[in-house]
Amino acid sequence: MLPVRSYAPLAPLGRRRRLPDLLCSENGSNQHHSTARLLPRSTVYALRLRGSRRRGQSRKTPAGEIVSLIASLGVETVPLYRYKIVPPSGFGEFALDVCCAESKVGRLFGRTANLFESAIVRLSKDGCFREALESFQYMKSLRIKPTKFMLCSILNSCSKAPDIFLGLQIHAHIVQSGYAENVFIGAQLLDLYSKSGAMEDARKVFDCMGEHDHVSWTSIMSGFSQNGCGAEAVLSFRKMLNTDIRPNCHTFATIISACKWLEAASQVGPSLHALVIKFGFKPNSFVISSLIDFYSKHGEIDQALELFENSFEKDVILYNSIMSGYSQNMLGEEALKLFLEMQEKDVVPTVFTLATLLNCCGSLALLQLGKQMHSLIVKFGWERNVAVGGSLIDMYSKCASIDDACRSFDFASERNNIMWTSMITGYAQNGRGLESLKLFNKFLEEGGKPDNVCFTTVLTACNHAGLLDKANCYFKLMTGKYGLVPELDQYACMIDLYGRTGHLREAKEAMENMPFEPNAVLWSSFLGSCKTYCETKFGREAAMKLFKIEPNSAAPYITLANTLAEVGMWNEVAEVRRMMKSKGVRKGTSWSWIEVDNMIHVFCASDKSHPKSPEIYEELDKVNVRVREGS
DNA sequence: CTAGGGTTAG
Repeated sequence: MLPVRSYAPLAPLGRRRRLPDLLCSENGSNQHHSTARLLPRSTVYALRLRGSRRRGQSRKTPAGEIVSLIASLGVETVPLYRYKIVPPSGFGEFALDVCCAESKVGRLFGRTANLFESAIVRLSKDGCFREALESFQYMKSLRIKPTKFMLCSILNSCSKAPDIFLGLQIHAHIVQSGYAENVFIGAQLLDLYSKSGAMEDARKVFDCMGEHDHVSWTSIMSGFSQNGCGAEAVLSFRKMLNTDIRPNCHTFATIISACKWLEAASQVGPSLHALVIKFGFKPNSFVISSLIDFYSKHGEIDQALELFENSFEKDVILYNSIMSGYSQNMLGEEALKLFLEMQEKDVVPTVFTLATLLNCCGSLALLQLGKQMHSLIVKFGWERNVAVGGSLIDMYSKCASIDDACRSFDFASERNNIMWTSMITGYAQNGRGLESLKLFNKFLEEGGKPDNVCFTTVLTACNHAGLLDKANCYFKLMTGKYGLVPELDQYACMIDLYGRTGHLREAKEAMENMPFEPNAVLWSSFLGSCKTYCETKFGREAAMKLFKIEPNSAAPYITLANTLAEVGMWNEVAEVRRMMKSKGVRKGTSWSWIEVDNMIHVFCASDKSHPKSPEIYEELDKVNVRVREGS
């Protein structure tokens, strides 16, 4: 069975160039037209074959059509005579057809493999990974031995399709045919394993490679980075610096983006930035963009902006990263302004641009603008893209337009983890906890593999609906069947839920037994639950922790005082008040307002530059005016 | 005689 049945539309063939005699010079006698000699006889034969069987009525080989076809292939067909056709983009299927035709004629020489190679390389370069893999399988069924270039390209398709099983088979084949030490193939294998999360195997491949070049170093670092192993990535980078191999732009882009996983990121990032400058090469937009990304993730949006402003050529990658930086730092409006600037400067947006903009629309709850972006996406023909689909769902559910989110979800032809998670989150955020859980179960039924973020959402949904038993089940499912290591977020969710449902002892135990140090948010939520259930003993402990973690916050004092007041322990309440006063903790660290003589005075207590705030405090102490927490 | 790695969404 031929893997490709129908032709991609072969038009436009452009203006038909008349080259009739080219095809006739099979003996190579026509010296005037060099192209003619470059066409292999078998290929011409294949083309003829193709022409003749195309339509029943036109038996007489539409030579003109074939000629224009060849002509439309352009200059790149020149090396055809060496069987080195890398046809122009979009001609993968056509090239494959030539191969199939040739193999049908019975010319199963070694060079047929070369023809297949070019077809497969083209298909994989054009992003037709599945087609490339099918062609490879077909070629194998003809018992044609793959070339090493083809293996390289097919491994690339394996990691992008993705088809890990075929990848494993090919790896076996590679070991058999002794290509295992080839650096190109090694880099692809590394990529395959690290993209499928098998870092141990990737590491083995790396260790087994005969020699390493800068690409294999970069690949292993990128693998570590993609799998969240920032420390290993940095370690590899240091090892690399000890060799003769010098890092280049790719290396820096990778290692800078690996920084986000590190505890000590805020120190490593700037020193890598310094190293980029020290190495003295002109950083390209990928390097700058990963730096922008780094700085904006650490809240240093000014640094990021400076990098952006100082860049000579602002391409779409730089725009994307600074816009995403703005969006992460709650500066959505700035991002939207930049989009206008982009359009003025004729910078063509990509799917990432639109995904980022949708994110801004979502966090600013700008439904109308979001819808405009949606129409733009339709116009560009990107509505089926998974990244855009995920952002659409997110935008609509943040704008409380859950039906639209649903529509986007249903419309998607392919759904990845993020789309499912977005939709599940969407339901949960819009108060539809049960539907959220229903969808999650459907996700599991369809064989989805939820990750930590997904489970956090599910547990949050359980939390809002007060479903402790369900949450327990899901938590077990997460650690058991799906083998995930719970993060602080998931523990926090469970502990919060235990607290809310009055299981304070379990909450306390969970906090003590989890492998993380409970943070202020966790203690505050626990303290809140203690207040609800009038649990003074635990409440006091929680408050004591909070006094240490957040010495300037008045909230724990007040909650503790309220808890004690609830059960009538007035002496203890007074003690808390005294403690608060002696430590100089003041109520209202955020915006507050007071009423004096029917006038409302608004001030920010923590804002020392505000001239009025100390005076207002003095005033407050004198007249004992009621203070209300502002927002 | 060709080939490989880098920015992004929950």
